[in-house]
Amino acid sequence: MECKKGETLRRGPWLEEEDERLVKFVTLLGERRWDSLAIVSGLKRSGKSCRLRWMNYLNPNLKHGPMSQEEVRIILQLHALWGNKWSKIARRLPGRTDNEIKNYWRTHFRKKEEAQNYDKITDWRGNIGEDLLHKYNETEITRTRMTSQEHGFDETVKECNQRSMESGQETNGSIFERESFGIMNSPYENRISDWISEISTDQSEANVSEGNSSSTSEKNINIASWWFQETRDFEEFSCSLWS
DNA sequence: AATGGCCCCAACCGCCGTTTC
DNA sequence: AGAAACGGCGGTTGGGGCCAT
Repeated sequence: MECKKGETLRRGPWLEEEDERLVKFVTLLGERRWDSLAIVSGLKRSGKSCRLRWMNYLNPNLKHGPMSQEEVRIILQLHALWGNKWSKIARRLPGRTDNEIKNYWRTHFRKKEEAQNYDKITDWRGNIGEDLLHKYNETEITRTRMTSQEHGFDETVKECNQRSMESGQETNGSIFERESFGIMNSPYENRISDWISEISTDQSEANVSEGNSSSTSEKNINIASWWFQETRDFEEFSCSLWS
């Protein structure tokens, strides 16, 4: 099964046989020189593809399964700090890959961003953005009621929004408030902005405790935990962020 | 039962910085 | 020093599975 030069490379989903072969050769040769490894192993894959398969799926240090509430919490914090620096965020979450975090974020938060953007491009009287927001709003509430506790953070945020709407606070508190999505900054942006300013001050204090931890990832998770202990409990934080 | 829409995630692409020769 | 190879990263795509109609 040797891969000759110029031979077309396989693409698409990996077969079990390919996985086994890749694991065997990574164990033998280590996680480097992926192009060479791809050739030596006889896998008809690019080095890049091999690396990706190992890093995102086969590596035994990876955690599979749904994100815990704690992990979601950390993702939210770090995304607010760093933006789409997925690999940077992934380094703070042992066992999770940048790809996984990226996918998670897009799946759970993209709709919020889209809802905001749609509204921004229409006149305040326009129906398009409003209808979309309304539709989004309703489906999210339904989803909140139906989904399990698997995605703890999502539930928390949505429940908070739902509660504020049900209590009639939408005119001055809901993230779906009309004024919230105008040309001016969204409440999300403002909140994130404020929060970043706040945490940048707090971070200097956090760095002090960082020095006492053993590994980098451990240190940073400690920082995240520390920060949340210093603020209110998480539910309150979520509500304040989105309202 | 068929179908269309949506969600989720693995895999790919293209770019760029770093390392090696 | 510079070119080529390599590796890392963020964005995007494609397809399978699930669910509502």
